[in-house]
Amino acid sequence: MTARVHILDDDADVRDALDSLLRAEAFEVMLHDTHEAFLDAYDEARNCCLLLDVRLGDVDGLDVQAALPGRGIDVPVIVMTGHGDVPMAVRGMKAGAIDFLSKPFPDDALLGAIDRALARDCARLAASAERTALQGRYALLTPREREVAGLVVAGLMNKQIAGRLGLELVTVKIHRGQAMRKMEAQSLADLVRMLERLGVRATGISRYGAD
Amino acid sequence: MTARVHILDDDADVRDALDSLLRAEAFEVMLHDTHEAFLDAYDEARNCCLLLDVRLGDVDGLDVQAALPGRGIDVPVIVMTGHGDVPMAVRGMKAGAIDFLSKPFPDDALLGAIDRALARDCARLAASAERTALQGRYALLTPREREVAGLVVAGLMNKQIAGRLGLELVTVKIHRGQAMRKMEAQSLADLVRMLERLGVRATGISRYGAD
DNA sequence: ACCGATCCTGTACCAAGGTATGAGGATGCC
DNA sequence: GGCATCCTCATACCTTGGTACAGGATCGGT
Repeated sequence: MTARVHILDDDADVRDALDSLLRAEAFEVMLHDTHEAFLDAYDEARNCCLLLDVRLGDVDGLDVQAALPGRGIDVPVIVMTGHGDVPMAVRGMKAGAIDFLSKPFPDDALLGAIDRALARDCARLAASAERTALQGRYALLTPREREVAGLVVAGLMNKQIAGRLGLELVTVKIHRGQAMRKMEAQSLADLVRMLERLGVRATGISRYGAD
Repeated sequence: MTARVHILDDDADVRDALDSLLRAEAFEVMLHDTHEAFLDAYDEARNCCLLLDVRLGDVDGLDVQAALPGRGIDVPVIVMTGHGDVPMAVRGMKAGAIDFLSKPFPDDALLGAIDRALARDCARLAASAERTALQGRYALLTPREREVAGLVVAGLMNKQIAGRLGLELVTVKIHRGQAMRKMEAQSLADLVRMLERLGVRATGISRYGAD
């Protein structure tokens, strides 16, 4: 699957020019003239980036950029502008833009920025895929199993877990074993890393160690 | 201990003006007119940030900024400039600057940037302190203990470790116990997180799991 | 030559983890 | 009602982990 480049610009001539350039580079290009069009077309499952013009009719492209995180969209943005100034560039870069290009810019500058943008998005995809797989397995755990797993990862011994939850030792062992199987953890160390990555924290456990 | 603000500017008038402003805000201020002076004064143990002018006599302030990581210095930089343009701002921000201010700028803009810079440096200090403590304890381990600990964290059972290292089971247990004591790990989960944070990876172990 | 650190091993014992079998109660869904 | 899931427990057995005690070997520094 080829990487995709979204172009959001209100000038049709600019869109067409970029379209030609990027198609020649074997990118899949999607052209948009409004931010709504981009939002509709955006697919978080695809390796992509956004080429964003600051001026979109009455809308400020940097406002569009700033609104992306609020919508849960983490696409790498490359900002373009015809009449940019320093504060504008700083704002765009602070908001996490990969680059801020003033028109006219050489093709190489754009292509280099796109490469970096797609590389970052590729990292996002990899992290997201792994996290999704973990969450899928974690979802299979029953509430009790999650509870026990959390305490295990917090460093408590089965006996302590049993005491804290008011259970018999065997019961804890069973839940623990189930959790290991469902999470497909080959070892306790595995489980620790998995729950770490999922951000699971047992309730009422201080920093590090047991009690 | 009050936070420290380094000012690196070749214009004495600018330095004095900033000095007055920041002292009034209860910052500890250090003035420098060359990058060597700053490098000498920089103390990574202190909560600080750098206010950097782009023009330093014959030296480019952005070159100075770019050279900091190579020297292992991770100080938050706020770039100032009298005659900045967009490419300059983009370069500074890409290099990780907290902000890029064009003179003249309002005091509030600077103070806000300094707040953000010091907050980031504070996070660096906290992370560094924890990491240093861990490294100190890890340094107490003998080579063999490190080896065993790495395999333990990789998820291998003592028996497997013994086989792989050509040792008896007891020996592995002893090294393991020593490692736990020296690292002050209250549980295996602890040890996993500690070595994770230290970036310790056992040699020849694939992704996750044992073998 | 002596000391200390490191590394390795044997034996023995106890604590903890893990599994299997069997079973009872509670809940919720079709 | 029948069924599945979840939670719980009892008993029994085996594996693994952890430690204490005792000893031997090597190596580098004093």
